[in-house]
Amino acid sequence: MKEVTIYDIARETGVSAATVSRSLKNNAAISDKVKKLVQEKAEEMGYRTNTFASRLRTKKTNTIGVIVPRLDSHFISTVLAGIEKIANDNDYNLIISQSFESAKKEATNASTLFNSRVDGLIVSLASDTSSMKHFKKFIDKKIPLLFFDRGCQEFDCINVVIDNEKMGYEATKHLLEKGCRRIYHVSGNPNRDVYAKRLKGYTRALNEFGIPFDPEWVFETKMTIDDGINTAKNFLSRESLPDGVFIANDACAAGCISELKENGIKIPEDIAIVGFNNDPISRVVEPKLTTIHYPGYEMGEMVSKIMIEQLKNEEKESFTNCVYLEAKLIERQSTNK
Amino acid sequence: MKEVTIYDIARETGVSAATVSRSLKNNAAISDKVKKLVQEKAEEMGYRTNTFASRLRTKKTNTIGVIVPRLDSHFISTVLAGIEKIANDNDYNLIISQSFESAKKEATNASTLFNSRVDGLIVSLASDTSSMKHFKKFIDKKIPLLFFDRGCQEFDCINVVIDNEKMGYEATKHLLEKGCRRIYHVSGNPNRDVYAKRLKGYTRALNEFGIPFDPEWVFETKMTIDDGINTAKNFLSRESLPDGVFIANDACAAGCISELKENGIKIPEDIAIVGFNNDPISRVVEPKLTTIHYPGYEMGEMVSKIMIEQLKNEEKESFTNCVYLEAKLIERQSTNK
DNA sequence: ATGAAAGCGCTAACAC
DNA sequence: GTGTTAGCGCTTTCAT
Repeated sequence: MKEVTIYDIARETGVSAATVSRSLKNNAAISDKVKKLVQEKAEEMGYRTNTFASRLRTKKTNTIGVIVPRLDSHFISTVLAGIEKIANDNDYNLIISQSFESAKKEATNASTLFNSRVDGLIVSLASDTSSMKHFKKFIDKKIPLLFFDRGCQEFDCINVVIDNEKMGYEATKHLLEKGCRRIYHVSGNPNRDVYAKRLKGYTRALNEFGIPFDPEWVFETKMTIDDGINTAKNFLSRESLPDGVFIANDACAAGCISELKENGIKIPEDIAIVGFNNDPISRVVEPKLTTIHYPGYEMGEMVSKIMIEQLKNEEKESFTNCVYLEAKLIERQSTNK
Repeated sequence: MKEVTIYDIARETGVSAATVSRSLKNNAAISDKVKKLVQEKAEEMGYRTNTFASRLRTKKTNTIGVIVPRLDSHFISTVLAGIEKIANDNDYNLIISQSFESAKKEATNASTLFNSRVDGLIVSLASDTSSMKHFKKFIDKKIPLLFFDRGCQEFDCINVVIDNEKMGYEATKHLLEKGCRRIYHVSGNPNRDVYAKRLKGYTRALNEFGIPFDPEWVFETKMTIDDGINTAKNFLSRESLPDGVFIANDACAAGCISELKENGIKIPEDIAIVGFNNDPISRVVEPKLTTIHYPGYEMGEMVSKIMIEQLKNEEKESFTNCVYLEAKLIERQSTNK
């Protein structure tokens, strides 16, 4: 099982190893004749580049590390699809790892990726991450660090996000315009600015309509389908029900709707609901869910593009800190009253 | 931005590079005193292994390649979550790429991964892959090749799957037992044995109940939500409707249910429906979807475990060709009549 | 228990 | 346009 090396090709073709190397890289200095000869021979002999030798030499790994909270989320996998597409088109490999929403696992993953010498790192933060010190070494070594969705303002690095404050505001305003006045908000860990900002937008919209913020109306959950079900139960256990709910993700909203309906609540007549993400689930719940379209695939492509751009620029350019992608409200039956 | 090497540590500690290397690998031959000294110095100097030098030397990449049809599918991302978990626990990296359901892209990805010298390759086939020749080189080089879900019988390699024929049979039999007699089947490309086998199970169940197979009752689609909607429209355009439908994935089933309901069809009274996968979507459609629980995460873990086992065994053991995981029918309202 | 030395396969500076 | 040469940083055999 001996591997073919450039020396083997050199021997067979009668040129030097350097010429073989250049030919395989399509170096302009080599004559077409030799190039063709070498390339054909390489093909014939079943040669494949030893990327380790090459990387040892050039000190470029052509690898981008990715840390996401979890892989089994529609949103995340859509973003990853976009990242992978662009990375692949540019001959970059991805090493993908999941933090399982744990800051500790995130730190371990960051170390592992640091030690694998990824050329760059793309992160969406775990829900309970508070200290960013596990990313410090990337900054120190000037390894491009990029956040998407759940970002980080601590370092001078790019965040690719949507305007969560604005979308939280729009979601809530939409409910207000539909006549809702007692609007609950179901969200995730407020450590994550995505949730903090959606909450801020929610509060701003309420204030604009003269409704004071009531912390009793805000529910912090882990945003799963089951959390949606449990939150609905929580609603039902209270003295009075809301007439509208803004839920910061569609899966959770779907669970909530399902449980409310089982208890005889009519959606949207009794309670109107707005979700977030435009997950496929939002199109099949009954009634179909009004939601915020989150451009996941485009976000992935954008993240990947910016990363590769940074990787190509030897000198680190100064980028604006936040890149905003356009999100928009999609009105469906769950608020049609 | 110079990297610290073992030579730097050797210089600082006054031992040789070889001793440093051994110490960092916890080699038993080195005295605890020296080991401790070296390890502390390494930490202090911010040393990190140069995996490329190491891999160049040892010819092990500690990397497993993965090719999946797409990343943005609940099922796939669940399996990947399982694969990543086990791989990570065993210090293996993953290079994940998507074929976008195209045999051509799959072949390109396979080549890329081959050239990156992955230690092993895990694949779930694209829907239109027919020739397996792009995997031949892995076989030739005795690089462990493993398929999951959408497998391949062409080579002597392991497939981690569920018993699709059986589950297709059970799904259909469930409908028959509920009194359905005119049962349609919506499926994917029959080139993929998952779909071929579900169809086979469907046919067997029908036969058992004395119902002849009618090709008019079988619909080949790409299995998306929109395909579900279109297939429902197709049903409605025909002279008579089915009284039961077995749909080979939940997203497609959800789309189908949604469209049927919009046209006044009652589920399950008029048409009972069984899906496949136990996707979260199956719990929030109305009525909740009877489906086949597909153990995605466990499948991922199993795939990863077997791969790592093969990687550890120097001599290739003979494995049974197919590893079956237990799937089971989950009865919900969509067949409750 | 530790060190010396060779070499994994490639690239790039330099020479011609 | 092509060859020579010197490493990249690590592991490992052999020697002591």
